[in-house]
Amino acid sequence: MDVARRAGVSMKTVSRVMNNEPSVSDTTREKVNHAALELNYTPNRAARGLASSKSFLIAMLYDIPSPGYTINLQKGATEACREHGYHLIVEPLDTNVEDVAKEITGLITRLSVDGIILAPPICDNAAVIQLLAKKNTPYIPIAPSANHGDIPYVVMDDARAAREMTKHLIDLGHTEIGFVKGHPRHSASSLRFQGYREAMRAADLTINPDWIADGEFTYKSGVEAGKAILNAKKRPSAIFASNDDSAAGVMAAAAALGISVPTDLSVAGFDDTTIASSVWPPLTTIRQPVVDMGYKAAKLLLVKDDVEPGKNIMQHALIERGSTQAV
Amino acid sequence: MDVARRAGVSMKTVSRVMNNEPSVSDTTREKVNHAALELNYTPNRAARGLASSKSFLIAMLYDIPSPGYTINLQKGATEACREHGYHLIVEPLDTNVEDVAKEITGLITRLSVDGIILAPPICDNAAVIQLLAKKNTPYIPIAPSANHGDIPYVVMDDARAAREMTKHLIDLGHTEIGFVKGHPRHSASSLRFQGYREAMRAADLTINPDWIADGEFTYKSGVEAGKAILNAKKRPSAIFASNDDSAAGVMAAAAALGISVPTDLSVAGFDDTTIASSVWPPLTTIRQPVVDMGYKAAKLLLVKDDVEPGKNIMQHALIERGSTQAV
DNA sequence: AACAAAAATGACAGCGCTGTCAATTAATTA
DNA sequence: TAATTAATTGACAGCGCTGTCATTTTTGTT
Repeated sequence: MDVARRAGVSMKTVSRVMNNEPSVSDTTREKVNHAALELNYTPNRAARGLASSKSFLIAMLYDIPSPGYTINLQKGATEACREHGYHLIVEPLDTNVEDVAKEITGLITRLSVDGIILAPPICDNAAVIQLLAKKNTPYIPIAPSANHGDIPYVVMDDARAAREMTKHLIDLGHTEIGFVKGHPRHSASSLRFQGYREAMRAADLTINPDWIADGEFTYKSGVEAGKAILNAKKRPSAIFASNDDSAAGVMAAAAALGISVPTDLSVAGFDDTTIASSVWPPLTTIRQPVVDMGYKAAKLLLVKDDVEPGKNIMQHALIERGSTQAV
Repeated sequence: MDVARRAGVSMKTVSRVMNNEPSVSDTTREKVNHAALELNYTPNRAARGLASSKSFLIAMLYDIPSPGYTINLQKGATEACREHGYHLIVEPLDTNVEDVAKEITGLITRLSVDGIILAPPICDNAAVIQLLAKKNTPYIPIAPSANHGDIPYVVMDDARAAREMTKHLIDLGHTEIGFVKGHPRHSASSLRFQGYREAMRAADLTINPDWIADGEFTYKSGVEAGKAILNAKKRPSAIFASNDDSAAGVMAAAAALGISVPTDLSVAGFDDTTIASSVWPPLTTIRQPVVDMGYKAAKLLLVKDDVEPGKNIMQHALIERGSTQAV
């Protein structure tokens, strides 16, 4: 053990310094750190793991639906891992397979990590929840709809974000604002619609039923909803869609009707997915705090002090781009 | 060691069976596997790693530009890892930071894995290549432009894919085909344009210069290119754009000009990114074999037999959707 | 049947660190 | 000043497996 010899202390003291244990004098701590730097010493993860029964790994389990979301979760989670000498393992799962429980059982059973982050929508999968309940590994679900008992979880406030976007349009001078709903079976849909209605009510603005259209979080449903709203007897000056794909569809419908965005119509989306900055003009939207959510989820696994059960709400951002303007 | 006792063999024989070593009789192998199954035995990764100086981990280093691409690389890589009892660690890097070499040096130096997959465009970053040249860890770059010496790499054939898409449009009866170029500083751009020209030449079709427009792989540049081409004296019956974003922009330009897709104009893209199936009608496009590339890269690291230097070409697919039709 | 070669199995040291407890040193209290 | 308590350091067994080499068993050849 070169570092111990170089610093003139025992191997155990080197271990204490490397693990930031308190019971080391400042003098000794400096000697060890200096020796470690000189020798480019990095503790051996396998040895640490074998001796301490820790893997120094956190796993992220995710399904495929939204690559941008998942990548940003990874970004936040790896950031937290780096602060603690941990690494993030990824495990893509396919819940569209017929025998999903069988596929997942082996994988989760063999998974030997110190914690698990469950991305949506995997976090609502009954088979996964059941397997994890039997496994002695702490996990953190992200934006779950399902009930996870006392387990802490990470989420954003959809209703509040929708309120803020609607208020933003109102502050731009819009009083006639349409809304494209989300997929009827996703919990975020009703929250976002609720936020829109609350903001309209708070501003004493009436909602024209001709300007509320059903949607399914898809571009195609956005095109249809946009056409329905823009072909009503009277047109709104702004449309707020429940996500970016359907907002892009509304923009396409407007273009097809010779309506200029944002000159004749302001369009706002939700999520800040890739399409929000791909289309032209780029979408004003709500950015989900995905990186923060990934970071927080990992932190909840890595820092065991002061962890309270229940929701950890991450702060979204309103991203103003070229698809909205004042009237 | 319960498994050894249960099977009536030594611990070393259990190890041989678990590692699929050849020098075990079939009878003994069965006894051990049976005992392992009964006891739900999983070898301890830390112990294996400490004793064998392997980590049973592969790292994927990636930058952020294309989430869908990265997620699909991960899917393929984790598939290969699972076949070999390995796990995939992810390490997002930010090469837009000023002192990128400094940020990366510590991370790569401390990275203790059995192999590294380098996603584009990180695989062309000089600082990263330099650091890895000094590190005794095998790595596989994916779709590199930079020269990596004798190191095997994984790639697709852009020119051939573009030839096939152009031929597909020709087989649909299109003889007047426009083309939107890619970003002038990306190596794929010239290859895709080359493929288009080769297919046109092979079919003895002339290329109208009014139907070749510059692009930058963006939706916005696609809108502009689409307008330029569709406002020419004579219109083509199909436009092939160098990627899906610019193809979506061409579609928006067509809609604004009252041109119906695919009835009046067929539009084809390249990449099969998320936007290809988000827009309406969904894009006919070339699907990059990204999952296969991730799988192959990991396999090249995990299976040491028969690895030849040089390129491993993965087979793309032509994905026919609603944006093209016969004339 | 005897011998040689190949295949299969087992013994054991040790990989690099941590948990546990003992020993030593320093600080506090009476 | 002596006794007690707290802080610091070190000794050491052992975590669960693999590499190396010795031993045993099986197979092939003469």
